[in-house]
Amino acid sequence: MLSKKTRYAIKALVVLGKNFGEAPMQISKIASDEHIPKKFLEQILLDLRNAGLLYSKKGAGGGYGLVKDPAEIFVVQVLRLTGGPVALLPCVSLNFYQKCDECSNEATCGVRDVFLEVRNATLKILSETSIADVIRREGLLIENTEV
Amino acid sequence: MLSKKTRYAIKALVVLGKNFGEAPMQISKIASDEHIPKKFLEQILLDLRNAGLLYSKKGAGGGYGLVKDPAEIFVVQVLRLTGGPVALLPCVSLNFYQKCDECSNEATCGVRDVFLEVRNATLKILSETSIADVIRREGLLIENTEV
DNA sequence: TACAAAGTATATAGATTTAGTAGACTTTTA
DNA sequence: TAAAAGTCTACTAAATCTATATACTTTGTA
Repeated sequence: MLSKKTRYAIKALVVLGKNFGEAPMQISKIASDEHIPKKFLEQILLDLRNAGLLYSKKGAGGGYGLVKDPAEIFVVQVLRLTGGPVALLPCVSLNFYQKCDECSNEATCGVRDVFLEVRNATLKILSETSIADVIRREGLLIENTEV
Repeated sequence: MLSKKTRYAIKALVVLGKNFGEAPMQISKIASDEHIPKKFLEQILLDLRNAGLLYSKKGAGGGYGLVKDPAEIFVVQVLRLTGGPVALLPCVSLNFYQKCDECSNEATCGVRDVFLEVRNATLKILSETSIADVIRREGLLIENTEV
């Protein structure tokens, strides 16, 4: 399961993606629109800023905005920045690798092999899906709902 | 990430799968072979037994064994029995569904749509892979390692 | 029939992680 | 110069996970 942190981060980036090119958006606006605790969101946005995804502007009229086009930010990046490994086992994680302490031989572990396949499938989707894609899908879903 | 409980459960089923058709196997044997804390494993095997996957025999010469052929036990079942949802978001989980409390409209949520795709990909693999497959893969990996 | 082997059942402790809150500080604009 | 808005660090409360403890029941066999 994704952590709330990761979920909030994705949601915030989607909102900011829709706002791309406009004036920066305030934390409180994002927080209330998306029902995210404001103080928690502050920390998350700060992390995303420190990672270079967002710019920020202090003072009256300040706020946050995307540094890059939403089409160039991929969901997998957000997972990784907010600490969520993509893999279901530490021993198949690219960015959060850890040896399974109960496993005697990683190279011949059938369980690992299965979850390697799962990781690859997940990774493919999440590294091909950008924030812009998420926004686009939302549009398609709304169309389908209206019909 | 899968919990240790889930990982231990899969490992134990693989061991019992290799032993299928033979005399029941003792908890302590499985625990020491697979480096799993014995007392913890006891609880896990009990759960799997209560779920109908394992039979048990008390007393001297007792132990645990698979009720069904390892080809008929699928990895996804183990995840679910040991409390690990397959989905990365509660709102796309089939067996552990929960509404995302921050989400205003599930039907048109783009984030949900992406993670629905991820869940489907994961589910496909895990529901097509049996304990027998895990054992088979292990064999293939060993061959490749030896060459 | 008594004893040892082995599983059953429930409770609880300890550690870790997650989620959220608090508060004091800095920068910017009007 | 006051209000708006982000920055930074620390802390706490709750949940979950991992593991251990203890007492009990069943079964085989000497």
